[in-house]
Amino acid sequence: MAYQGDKLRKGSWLEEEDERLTAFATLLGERKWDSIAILSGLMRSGKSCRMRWLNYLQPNLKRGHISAEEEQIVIQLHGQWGNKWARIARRLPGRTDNEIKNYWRTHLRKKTREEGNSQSKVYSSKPELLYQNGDSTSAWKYSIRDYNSADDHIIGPTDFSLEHYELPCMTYLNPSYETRLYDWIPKLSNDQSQAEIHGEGNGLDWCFCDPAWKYSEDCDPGSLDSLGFSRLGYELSIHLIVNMRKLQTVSFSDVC
DNA sequence: AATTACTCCAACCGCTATTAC
DNA sequence: AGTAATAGCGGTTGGAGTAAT
Repeated sequence: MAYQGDKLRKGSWLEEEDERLTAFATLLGERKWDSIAILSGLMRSGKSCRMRWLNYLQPNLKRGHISAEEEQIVIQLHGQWGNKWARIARRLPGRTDNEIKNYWRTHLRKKTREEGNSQSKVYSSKPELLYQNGDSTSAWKYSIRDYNSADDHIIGPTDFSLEHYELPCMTYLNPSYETRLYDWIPKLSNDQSQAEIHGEGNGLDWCFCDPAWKYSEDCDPGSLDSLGFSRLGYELSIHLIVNMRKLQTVSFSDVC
């Protein structure tokens, strides 16, 4: 271990230390932090060097205030995944897990508690996304297939083309739905586009949804619900747009 | 003006997972 | 296959800055 006999420095980093660490990390690569610590002559542990680099020195860090959009994403993903800060941070390019964690503790934890269950419940899981505000009497067919992930186990069946899911009414189309949908739709397909979505892109910058309702000729428009309204015959299409081109369309259609 | 309370966040610590040998 | 080293993750702490008294 580096400088076993000497006392390792702790606490705040000096500008000179930052410069030296930056130079050596750039030169030697972002690995072997113990080696970097030794070779750089910094009286720091490799672990400390790594932490400083990842949280402060590495290029492309955004810094500055978390935007309202980023905040929404943090709330949403925390509702889904809990304290998985590194995982959440991967969805926010330029932000570190430490930053997200601190932001949550200082800004959002209290806020979400105050708001009670209303917000966090909405984001808490995928099925609830589908059911929220919902008219649970309507059944919708989800037209994209194959969703089976150990991490995201919430939507169970793997063959979506055969499953019917409860979808809510038109209030489903609220704007914040876009990023929540992004979170799981890309995993639904095994085609080439999936790899693209999962690649090192620019996060949410390159993916959004464009929901639209249309009347479906296939359904029997004469069917009435319990209130006497025709609720059949519509189809919801959501386009995933990546790098300014439409990549995939996901359709939810009413089951007739 | 001095003191206390509070907020924020960088940095540390302990643990687990992964990689190298 | 086993062990040590390294990387990664999440919880916690401590100090600086600010607001309240």
